[in-house]
Amino acid sequence: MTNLARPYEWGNIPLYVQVASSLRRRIELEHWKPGDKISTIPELEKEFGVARVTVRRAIELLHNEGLISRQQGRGTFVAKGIKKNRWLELEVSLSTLVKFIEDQVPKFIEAKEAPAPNLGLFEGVLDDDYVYLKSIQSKNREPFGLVSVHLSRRIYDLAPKAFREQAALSVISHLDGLSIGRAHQTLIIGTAEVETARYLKTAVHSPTAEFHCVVTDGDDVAIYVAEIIYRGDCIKLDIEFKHNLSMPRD
Amino acid sequence: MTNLARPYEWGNIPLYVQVASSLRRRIELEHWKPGDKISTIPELEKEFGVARVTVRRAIELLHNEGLISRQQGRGTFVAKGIKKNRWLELEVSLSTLVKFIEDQVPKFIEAKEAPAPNLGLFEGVLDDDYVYLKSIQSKNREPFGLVSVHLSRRIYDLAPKAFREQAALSVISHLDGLSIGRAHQTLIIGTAEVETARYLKTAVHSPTAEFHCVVTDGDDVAIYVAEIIYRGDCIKLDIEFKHNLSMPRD
DNA sequence: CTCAATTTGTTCGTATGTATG
DNA sequence: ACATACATACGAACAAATTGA
Repeated sequence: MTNLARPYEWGNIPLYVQVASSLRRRIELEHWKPGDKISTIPELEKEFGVARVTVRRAIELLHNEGLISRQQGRGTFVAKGIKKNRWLELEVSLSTLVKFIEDQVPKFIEAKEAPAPNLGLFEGVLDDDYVYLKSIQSKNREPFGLVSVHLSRRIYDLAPKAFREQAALSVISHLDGLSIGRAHQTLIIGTAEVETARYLKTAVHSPTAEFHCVVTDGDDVAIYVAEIIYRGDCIKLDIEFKHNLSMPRD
Repeated sequence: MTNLARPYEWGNIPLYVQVASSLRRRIELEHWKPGDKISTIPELEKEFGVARVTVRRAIELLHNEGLISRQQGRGTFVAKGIKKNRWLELEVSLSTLVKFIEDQVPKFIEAKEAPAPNLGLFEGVLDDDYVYLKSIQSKNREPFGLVSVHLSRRIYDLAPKAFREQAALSVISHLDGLSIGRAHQTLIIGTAEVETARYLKTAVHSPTAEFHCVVTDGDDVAIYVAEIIYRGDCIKLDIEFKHNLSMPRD
């Protein structure tokens, strides 16, 4: 009657990694705050239903990450100098999104092969030809986003140099005489593949936020089709509702 | 010069699980469509830089999930009858959110201990006393959301029976003479802990979407404070931007 | 100061899983 | 399918540091 998956029964992820994740999470969510003493090893043994060695390996992982400190005879404590995750506040209006993006300096990387741009229903029609741009967004030298953009070649040719130096959305917003039809974005949650994980300097399998963003011109032709993969641990979405709670009946 | 992490270098997840994830993803994103022949084992060996047995174990995982079929001498193919993930379209306006929630039948579970409700900045002030309600949201008998609600006891006492049978937000919206101040929601991405994973019938460590939702009354007192954890693989957020792309300069 | 309880650190033996060639 | 090497997990026992009675 253990609480945890038997080894490799549930997604085949090592037990001590699972335990470490649970503990890491409690620290990140401040269930245990810096300086706090966390549960003792025997307590964790019982709680997770695993052997002592397994708990110790989990704790060792967190120790190597600098999240905790250990003292024989006293206990295990949350480290004090841990830097809080500063969230990227993603805005829900497009102009603030552009503003947010303008602060970032994209580092362009060479793209191997361009997959065909993928449009959903009601997201416009494809243009004749696209330029494929791939870049990494960073903050404090820490990469947090992997961007793959399909940019209509018509648009690209209007300012090829700018598009190779700045974020495409930002350039588009500054182009004169370009009419924007609609802008639509969807978010799904995924996990980092090997290549993605390498670019974002995160673990394979760690959660990600994947944005699919489409901007069309006045004729409903998709001029900007982007896939942006953000590290899950630096994304926070704020939604302020209008006060219309009182009349959902009609 | 392998493409993959050496065993346990990167997050300590078994190689064949990593390979399987990559392949699963290609199928989910329709890089390989149902009926398609996927890369041969020698090709995958080379691409990921792993041994033959490792590739075969990855493929075996997917086979057990019913995602692929194998034929000796022909190749490996994406299974035809795979059911697509039907997304929960989460709306960004509150009344449609309530409408969405009203379709769901919550199954209440008994809560062990109530953690103190957690308010962020600008999310109002705490009421004197709260009732703690915990429930599971399901669709087609598949659980997808784990809800923990702190409900102001003042509000709860207005319709205790309803609050024990229906979703709290829905009940609130139908209460007469209750003025709503603000409603605010934030979304972060996390991973499923042991208990959460059990309720949502998903793997420990699988990605989740965690909503923190606060509704205040006219006096800025928080009457509804909820933590909702959704399975990551059934959440999709749609954001339609207003056409205001042209003037982010000022 | 000593003793006992608590808590982390270390080690052994064994069984099974993972990965290579 | 086989041989090899290493990683994961269990249970149990013992050692060392800290704390408070």
